[in-house]
Amino acid sequence: MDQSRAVVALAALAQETRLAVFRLLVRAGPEGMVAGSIAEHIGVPGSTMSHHLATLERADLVVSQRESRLIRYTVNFDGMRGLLGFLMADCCQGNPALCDDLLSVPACQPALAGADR
Amino acid sequence: MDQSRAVVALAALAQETRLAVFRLLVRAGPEGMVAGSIAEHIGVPGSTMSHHLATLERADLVVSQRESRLIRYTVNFDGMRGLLGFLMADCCQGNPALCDDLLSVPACQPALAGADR
DNA sequence: TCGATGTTTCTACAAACATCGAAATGTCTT
DNA sequence: AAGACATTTCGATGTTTGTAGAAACATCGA
Repeated sequence: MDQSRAVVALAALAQETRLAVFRLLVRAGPEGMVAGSIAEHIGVPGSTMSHHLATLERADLVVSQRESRLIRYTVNFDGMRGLLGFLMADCCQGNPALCDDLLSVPACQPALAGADR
Repeated sequence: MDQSRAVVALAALAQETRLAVFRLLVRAGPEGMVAGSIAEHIGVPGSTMSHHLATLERADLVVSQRESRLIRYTVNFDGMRGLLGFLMADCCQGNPALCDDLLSVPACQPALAGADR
């Protein structure tokens, strides 16, 4: 992961529709979802969704696999880990004691009850 | 953290100069850096840097504090944690067993030896 | 091979954004 | 109060991006 790849990945996520798609696929897990189903779920035309999915794939945040007529998209957790690691590299001058628990992200936990926070 | 706040934060990071600034501040840790020093370090005019720092601050990714003539910027780790948590909420249908170690981000670790990866 | 279904490419345009010089604002020293 | 220093706001310009309809492409079932 280098700086410009990270910018591509962040830009891919920095858009309402694509962020919604990404989070939908995060929730879907390894099974992923097919393109048409994603478009329907989010509520945008197929051409628009195709464009967004291509952007996410170019950013290495999702991967696609053809299943006869359908194309199934799943989150690329490796790509995601690369991005997060890049963002936090050498945190606090490489001294974890200064900030390690600040990043105890509740990965894979249900969202907190109530609001989306 | 809601969807549109997350988009604002991701958009703030999805830009070469701002991403470089953010990572610089991540490395700087709690001490942060003053605006002029950041601009000099990155190599952009003060007016441009001011614009970018304001964007990062609006996104809750950094905080600023005036010190007489200088303005010191530091990473807002709380804001960052909120963003990462939002991205990964309900990962794999809330079943950590499916993906938990996929997100074992080496937070606060030195970047891997060699290239920026 | 034909028609149906699912997805992508093409195209065009409006809206949002990055950049940086100049001027304005805030703060310190004397 | 004046001048120096640090930073922000303003203004103008060129570039990038999101959107979605129409057409093209790929795959399947009959």
